[in-house]
Amino acid sequence: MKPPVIADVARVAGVSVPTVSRVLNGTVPVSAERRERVMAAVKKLGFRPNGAARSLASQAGSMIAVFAGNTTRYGYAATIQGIEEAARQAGYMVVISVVETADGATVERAIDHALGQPLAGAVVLEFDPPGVAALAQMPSWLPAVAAASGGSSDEAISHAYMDDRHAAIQATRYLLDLGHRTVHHVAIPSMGVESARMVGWREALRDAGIEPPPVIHAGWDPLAGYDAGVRLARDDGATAVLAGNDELAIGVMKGLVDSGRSIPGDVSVIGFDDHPLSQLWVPPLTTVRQDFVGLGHQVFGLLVGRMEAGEPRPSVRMVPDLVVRQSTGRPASR
Amino acid sequence: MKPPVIADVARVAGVSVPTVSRVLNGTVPVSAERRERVMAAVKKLGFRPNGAARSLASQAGSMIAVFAGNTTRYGYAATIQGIEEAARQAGYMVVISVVETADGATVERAIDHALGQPLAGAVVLEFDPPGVAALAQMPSWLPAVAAASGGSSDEAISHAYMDDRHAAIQATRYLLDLGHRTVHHVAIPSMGVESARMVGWREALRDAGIEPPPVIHAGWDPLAGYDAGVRLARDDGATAVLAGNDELAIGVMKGLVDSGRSIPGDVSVIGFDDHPLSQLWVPPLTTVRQDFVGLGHQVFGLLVGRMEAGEPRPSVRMVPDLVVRQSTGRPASR
DNA sequence: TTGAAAGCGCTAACAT
DNA sequence: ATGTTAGCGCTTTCAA
Repeated sequence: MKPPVIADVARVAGVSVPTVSRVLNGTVPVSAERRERVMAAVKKLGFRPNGAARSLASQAGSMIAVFAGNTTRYGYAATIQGIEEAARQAGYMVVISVVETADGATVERAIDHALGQPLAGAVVLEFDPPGVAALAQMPSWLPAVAAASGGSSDEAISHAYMDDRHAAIQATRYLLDLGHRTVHHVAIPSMGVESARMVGWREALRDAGIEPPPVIHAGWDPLAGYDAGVRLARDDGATAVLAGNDELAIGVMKGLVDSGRSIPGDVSVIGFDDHPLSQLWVPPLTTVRQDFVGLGHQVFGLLVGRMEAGEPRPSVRMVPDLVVRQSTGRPASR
Repeated sequence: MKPPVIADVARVAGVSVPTVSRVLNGTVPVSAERRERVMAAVKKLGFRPNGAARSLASQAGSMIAVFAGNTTRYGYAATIQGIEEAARQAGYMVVISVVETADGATVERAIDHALGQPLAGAVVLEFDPPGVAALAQMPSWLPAVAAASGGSSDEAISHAYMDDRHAAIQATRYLLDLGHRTVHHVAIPSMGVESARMVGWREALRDAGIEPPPVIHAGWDPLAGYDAGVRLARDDGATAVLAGNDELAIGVMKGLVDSGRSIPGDVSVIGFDDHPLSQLWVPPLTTVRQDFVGLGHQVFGLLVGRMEAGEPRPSVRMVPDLVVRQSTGRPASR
């Protein structure tokens, strides 16, 4: 059986179609008596307005598209959760648009597809190259904002961002202050340019008059961190490591431990994100906590502003903080 | 500036509106020459069809709603990823509908909201009480399927499911065969009835003539697992634990270790899911691997069948397998 | 093969 | 406060 339409409700309630619409939307006053009748008819028929028709007639979208390179990794998933929560509360639905690579055709296909829906706006997760590419190709007529880590590639679009550069500086300095001679960096895949985490790490080292050791590039997979840990274990001078994220840090620690190094006895490790499992690790991981859910809320707020005002809002900066646990300590004196 | 509409394309190409539609949809043959003109106009104007209008006119949805109690936990996120991949390939967009509680009003709000969109179908993640409730309230006219763990509450709807009961039996037997006198169970929140994981665990124990010890109920949070681990450490007879999932297992192990027990020396622990970090734990966690992404693919396949045929398809059973790593061993002889 | 005409279900502008 | 009249942008008859 087919879902009832507004005309059915009007007939059952004995009123005109627009009256039903008015009751449903509450924009224009309707007499209490008719409102009752309409409500009763709606309930009786189990009527739900057709979103497509509504969007078409009102020229207003009811959905927010989220463009993301990934949906399952911790930072991504948590940010999307934040966006979804805020959107739901504001009455929008979230459609997920995964952009697998930064390849032009892939990005265009994803955008094309999403724009086919009645969108009110879009938020792009500018955490990786696909995100950057998607942002670059967003049509100008669609209200869009970005959630970023460490700054945005497109200053014309307002964004909420984690100040990862700042956080990396803090973390690196913390390690240096503990007495470590230098700090190694195991990097997450870069966004085309260098990640803010890497930039901050290098800056802190240079400020301290230390020439940064070569970066160890890893993928997103924790196992890549493991390999990095094994490599690091061969270098006696490596007593401190700043990993690009917690998954990598956990892999690094495991690689180090399997190679006979102890943590934090021989090597100190700091991660990024404060993954839910980080505190349960042995030893509990010192990390830079990032409030991704909050980032999601913030970026949605930006989008609402953009949709209503039409004007780009100033960007929002979020400051991650260092959570000191037991994976860091003074270097062994030799 | 506003996006161009189909009439603009028709004007530029010098053809009628329906002709443009025909070229775009490729349903009816159009002369090569006109097709060229239309394509050129589309490209020139950067035209993209309006999905709302399309859905309204064709009476066909272009989106798949995914109802889930959660989006960030491993099993959920991975299943959603699988659904999204399959849906994208088939030309559908995925809208996420988070159902926070099983409370009637919450579920109804979520469904109402989602049904406002031009949906082609829905898949509900029947992993928890909100999922069960959502499934129960789905309107019959919407093609719907379910992804479940251990069986479905609604046999009228086709579902893809992980045979968790079977897997729990395997895991429990494995522990028993190792020589453990009994196996304790730290449970994830139940779906109203008991989880299949719990049922299987109990069944295996009874089959072996062992009266199941009291279940330790934990939440979803790994920290709840920690508390369970601490409690278990006080019981000298507890030498083997089957945890409801890997996050809980990791918490349990940490609680056990912090209470002075060694793993697998004093206590063996098995988890569920094969979380990406499980293999990196110290010791690497023995667990029941679940192919959630595959589950997502399967359940989407079911939905396609349901949308096309209208007939419910037979359900799909997926068999998780036990991955033996180093968190399990023979009990210490005393 | 193509165009003209008629909706899809709803909201908005215009009357009353 | 309410009904009548027009569309929103597209697909789908129906003729030609």
